[in-house]
Amino acid sequence: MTEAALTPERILEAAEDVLRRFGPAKATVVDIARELGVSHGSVYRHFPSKAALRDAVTEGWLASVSEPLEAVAAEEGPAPERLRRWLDLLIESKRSRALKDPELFATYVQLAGESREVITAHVGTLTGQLARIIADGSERGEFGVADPEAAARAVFDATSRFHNPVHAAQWSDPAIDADFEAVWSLALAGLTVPNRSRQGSV
Amino acid sequence: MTEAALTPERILEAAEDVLRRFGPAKATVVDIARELGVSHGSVYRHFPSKAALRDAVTEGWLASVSEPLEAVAAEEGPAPERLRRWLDLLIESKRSRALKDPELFATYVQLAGESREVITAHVGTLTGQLARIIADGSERGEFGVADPEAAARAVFDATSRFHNPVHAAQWSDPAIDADFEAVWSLALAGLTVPNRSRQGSV
DNA sequence: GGGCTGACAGATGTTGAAATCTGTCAGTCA
DNA sequence: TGACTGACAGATTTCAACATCTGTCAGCCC
Repeated sequence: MTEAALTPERILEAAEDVLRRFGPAKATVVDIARELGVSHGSVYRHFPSKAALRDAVTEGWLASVSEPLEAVAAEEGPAPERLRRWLDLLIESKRSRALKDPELFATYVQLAGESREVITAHVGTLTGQLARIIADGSERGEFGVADPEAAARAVFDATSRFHNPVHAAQWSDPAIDADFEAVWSLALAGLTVPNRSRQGSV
Repeated sequence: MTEAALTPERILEAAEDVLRRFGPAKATVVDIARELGVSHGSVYRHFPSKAALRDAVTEGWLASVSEPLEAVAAEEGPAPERLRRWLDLLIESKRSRALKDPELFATYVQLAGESREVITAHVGTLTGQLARIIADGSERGEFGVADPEAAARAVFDATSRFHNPVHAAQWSDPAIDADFEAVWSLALAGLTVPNRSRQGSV
């Protein structure tokens, strides 16, 4: 059917396609193989299991979230503004995906939910970016934070209602923006507090 | 079978019992009626629908969460300590229920998930308690918060990873306590910041 | 010879007929 | 007379036979 060599990349593309069309419950390895015009046994030469293939798809999706954020984390300029832009982009990115194609979003959320390790790595990437912004802000004297890693985790957790897909059903609540502003105010004030050693202390 | 009069209270007790034994998926109105030794039609004289009965059970469960917290909210003494005790009690209350009897916890979480209005009221109760603690702290000069309602909602949202049941699967993560301390530090610092008008501003 | 096939075993999912459930109400009986 | 029953219609759930899927591997071509 197709003459190009069978590669992990082509399999991944086909897998995304089949997942998009059939959803995570119905998408089978046989479907993916059919899409590629090969037997399903061939898929298993490139991925050891269906779970590994799904993990790879999930990683690709999460990378499409974290890569644009990396650009914001790497920017120059005042840390508070960068932090706000980073959070806005994260939240807007999740929200627009959830609204634009709820089924596809649900598909990816389900996939991610089944690959806890992949999520852990993704959260690590995101909090790493946050930590860099916050550490930068501390060096610039804009934030008064002793432990940027802990503060990054705190900001990430504190804002989870607005970016964690388990809360997606509430993102259409009309109060959601006001609620975010309240959390943002609280977090910004908490980071900004001048010359006092906190953060990371028990 | 039983000679006492059939009251909403007795039906509620029986419903809790049946839910505990069979779970939300298997518990039927017929089971509840059998437990009471009456026909299932009789149950419908006291509750208009199965959903209403489930809502009533859910309300009882949520009240058993919010009532002990009310006591803490009403205490005298420094607001930061009271706030911390309130959060500790909320989190410990949820966590111990989830650990002690995960099936029953899952039952109630599912019931609650199906009565969004009941949840909204419960969250309103809780943020109301928080707002009183925070307003009190502001009057005492311990907090510098212009809008206690917004700050209460912010604290509630910021800590949701530690008390919202949708995150229950992560409560056994060994880092969860450290993560809470980080959020607590951030929030406390955000509330404590002296003489500056924030909170509620965009 | 090495990427690929296709048949296979055991696990998982589908399907539709039968059973059960929800909510109603005319009628019972205390 | 009014709390309660029990039979009923339509909706939902169960269950077991059947179909499909995952993962493997001996063997086939290119």
